Amino acid sequence: MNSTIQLFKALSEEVRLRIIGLLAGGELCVCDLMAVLDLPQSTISRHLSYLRNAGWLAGERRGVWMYYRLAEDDNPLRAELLPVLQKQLATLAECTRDRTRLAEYTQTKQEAACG
Amino acid sequence: MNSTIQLFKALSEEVRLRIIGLLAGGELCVCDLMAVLDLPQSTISRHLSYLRNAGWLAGERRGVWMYYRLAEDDNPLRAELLPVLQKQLATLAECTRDRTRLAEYTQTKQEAACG
DNA sequence: TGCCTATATCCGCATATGCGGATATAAGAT
DNA sequence: ATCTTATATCCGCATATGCGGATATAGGCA
Repeated sequence: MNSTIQLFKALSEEVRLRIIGLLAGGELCVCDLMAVLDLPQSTISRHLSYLRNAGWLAGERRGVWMYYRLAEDDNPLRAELLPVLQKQLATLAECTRDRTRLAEYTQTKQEAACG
Repeated sequence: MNSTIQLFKALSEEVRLRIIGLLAGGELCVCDLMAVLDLPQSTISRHLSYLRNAGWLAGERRGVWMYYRLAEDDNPLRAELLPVLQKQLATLAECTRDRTRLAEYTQTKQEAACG
């Protein structure tokens, strides 16, 4: 019961939904998320930690850079929720805006950033 | 965005999940829920109110009795979430126990109660 | 109208959760 | 070892959320 609650609780917050919406397009680095979401590093990290602990994300360190992606389908509930969720997020204005910003950011990304 | 959050937030609590699990089997009265869940009336009513406001339930008064059922499929996200949710709730021990209790309660229901 | 029953809502309390700046930790270079 | 950069975690604060008893509201009957 509790893991079910945690899965839904993770989805009960705007920043976390926007993070999932962005990662639905593929793996990203914390610095990417910071730039696109325009939020402080600590806020981003807190939410990433929450999503990872709830089972939604997997993280991987490459040097000083930390990448996150949607977790593998090892949880039946999450596997079924994800397509439903992605479909919904695709309709939300905030997520649409985020994707546009990500595309722009990727084009103009500074040499100093990851990648 | 906010209605999406509210839909998920409604599912982020045990009593509310258990209520949905019970109502998945068909309409019930508040007194039924009180008996099966073994919780005070105010607790039940609070959660029913929350679920109704989030769009999950519809209520109907018949005399002094208040019946609740799962809301009609007028929300695309909820319509897609519901089968996923029901499938998951069917696997949870707490919900299985609730259904057994409901069956027993229905058999032994007092004349004084609704119905 | 008064009384009774069912139930929604209020209220005080305790705990949970979100924020962001500060700091700890990890990685890499010199 | 020291310094720099990236990021996880801590911490104090403000707000949200859950609890259940008390009370307000709704419905029915005499």
